[in-house]
Amino acid sequence: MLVATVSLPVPLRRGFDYRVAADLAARLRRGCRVRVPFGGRSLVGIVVQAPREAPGAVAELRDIEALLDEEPLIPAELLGLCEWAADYYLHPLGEVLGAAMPGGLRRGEPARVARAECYALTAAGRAALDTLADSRRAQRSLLQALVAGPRARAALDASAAVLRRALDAGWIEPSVAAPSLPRVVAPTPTPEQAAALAQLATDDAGFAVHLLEGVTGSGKTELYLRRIEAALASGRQALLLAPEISLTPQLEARLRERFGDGVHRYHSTLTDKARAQVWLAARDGSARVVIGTRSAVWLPFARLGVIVVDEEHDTSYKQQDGFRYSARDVAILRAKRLDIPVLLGSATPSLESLHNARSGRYRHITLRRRVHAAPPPRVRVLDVRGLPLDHGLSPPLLQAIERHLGDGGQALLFLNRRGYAPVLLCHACGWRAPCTRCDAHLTLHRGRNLLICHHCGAQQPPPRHCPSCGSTGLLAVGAGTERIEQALANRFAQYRVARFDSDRITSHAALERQLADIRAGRAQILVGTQILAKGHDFPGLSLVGIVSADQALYGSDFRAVERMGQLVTQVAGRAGRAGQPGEVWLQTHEPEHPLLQTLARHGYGALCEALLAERRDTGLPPYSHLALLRAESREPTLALRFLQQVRTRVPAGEVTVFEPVPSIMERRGGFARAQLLLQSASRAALHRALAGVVPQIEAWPQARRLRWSVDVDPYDLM
DNA sequence: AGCACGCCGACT
DNA sequence: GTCGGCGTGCTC
Repeated sequence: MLVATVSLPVPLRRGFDYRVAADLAARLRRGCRVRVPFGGRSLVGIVVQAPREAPGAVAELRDIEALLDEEPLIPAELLGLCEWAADYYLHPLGEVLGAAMPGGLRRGEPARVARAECYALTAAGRAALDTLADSRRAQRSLLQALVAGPRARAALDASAAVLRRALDAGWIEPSVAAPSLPRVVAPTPTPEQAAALAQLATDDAGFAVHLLEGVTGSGKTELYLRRIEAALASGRQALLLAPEISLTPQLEARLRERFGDGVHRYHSTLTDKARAQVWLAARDGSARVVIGTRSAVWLPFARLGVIVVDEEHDTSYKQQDGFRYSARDVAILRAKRLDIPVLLGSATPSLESLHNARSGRYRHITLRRRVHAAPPPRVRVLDVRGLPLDHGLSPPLLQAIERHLGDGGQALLFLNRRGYAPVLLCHACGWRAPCTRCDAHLTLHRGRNLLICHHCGAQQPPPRHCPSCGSTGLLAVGAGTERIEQALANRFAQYRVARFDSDRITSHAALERQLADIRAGRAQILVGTQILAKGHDFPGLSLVGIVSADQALYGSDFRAVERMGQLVTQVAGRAGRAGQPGEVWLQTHEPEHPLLQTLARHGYGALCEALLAERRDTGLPPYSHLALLRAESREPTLALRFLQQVRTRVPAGEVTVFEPVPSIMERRGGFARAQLLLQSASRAALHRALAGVVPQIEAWPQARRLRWSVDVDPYDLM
């Protein structure tokens, strides 16, 4: 009898064997999708072991219902990568494969490549461009995009409805060929770029990791493009990973002007159908360049020739729930398996990457010069102890803002906290509005007039009286972006304030509108969160204020200072215009803190030196490897007790197994959470320990009474 | 994760 | 007398 092994989208770390009819056996290859009966339902799985003669008694097996692909949908290379990742992250292969496929294909829809649609401008369309009202922005930009010639549907940034309307109006028509020729000639590299290119080219053949460290504006993107160009020239494809492409349209625009319509984007806000088309285009080789977020690292490229990871330090590369992989790390491993180069780019590389560069595992290339030669900003630590704070802003900072605005500059205030105030406090009795499901306070949002929990999303209208003592003296304590925005709007009434946070920026269009206001000088003050640290250029910006640098300094997370250094440096990199150095002010209650001083006086590189020394002394990554076993349950103490039992089963050896502890915020979303930390200088030993204990836990009946998960190389220990 | 099977409370 | 609560057990 013939038997094939199938991987299924269930949280079980093993494959399932099915009986195969003789006539099906030859067509059933590794990587094909099949429909199989499983328990009481029917599931789509991937064949991981082709049919073979079963050795012993196999009476209990069920039959495969249907073969869904004549050609394996998952190419051998991708399947191998998924198997590696399932093993490395101790995650069920079926769920890893699920992460590697867009929804439709995962559910068993046929892998049909839609006819590559192209559109061309008609004479009527050309005429319409002159007469069309400005308000019809979507139509205008569609027609504008076609002026130079026909374009592929995928390259047009137009919704189905917009396209339909233009077709109906007779402005555009389906066309046969789309040009995929570069529209822009590559600029001549600066001497520094040329030197970097020479360095990159020396080991053009085969696997190598290059860490490209360069401040904002130093021309990293041009090096990415050259590297991609080289891959395309040898008939290969290129993958560019970026943290959030909806927030950084410039990068995609640069790719497109250089590589034309062979550029595709892949990210989670595309529809399943659109994702499937890009996925299949990567697979058949017609997508020459893909720019994508985290999940794009799993695309089934036919001939991948290079991977670029932009902003390699960015935390969004690490998936924070379910299958907790790092797209940067998977990219490096994939490149190694394919024997192709990887380029990691950042103005503020992670300590891991710097460490690897230093130890010789990565080649380190540094770009020091800004192409448009604005000198680096000057950073000052502002001691706010004892100063009267106006909604979190000190008089010296307010004066600096006034000065810069008066000189025609723009000011940016950075604060990593949304909302109006993080705490609503009763001045009479000390009651503070709590979240009922988390160990946290509710954040007051004035705009929506709601108290919102930033950890579980719970919301409620703010009370008028204190629920505890009835007093009406409720105070908003602390400052978020809404409050800073309002304080600045009141104080500088003659200027306009633009707020950038996820409450205000809910769409690409909203972001573009506000960015346009800033660039055109219609708004002069920017207030916002992380969003402002991500690659936007503000040519008129002369002052950056970090509202508080303190949180990271007494944070309990070992990466907090590294992250602050990256954030401050990234935000600071936005300052400086027309040859004038920008100014960066850091408000703090701990002005003497050595790490803060190091950052302010000597910059990010020096901060990393200090942090690396600290990590070495404490044996933290990158000088050791970590894994976290997390557990959560509704019953308050169950998770912790469970992990205590797990601990006794971790095989001893070169691995330190800490006492399980309640998570920093123990109660979240109604669950009590706990974690067990494993640490080892040896990656192999850590993996052996996990591989020893995880299957045991899975087979454990009591493990079914709570939620548990493994996090290899955890990003934070929360 | 589903989805079954399996024993105890308020309803047509 | 039944519908259904979700505990626990299994899925080739």
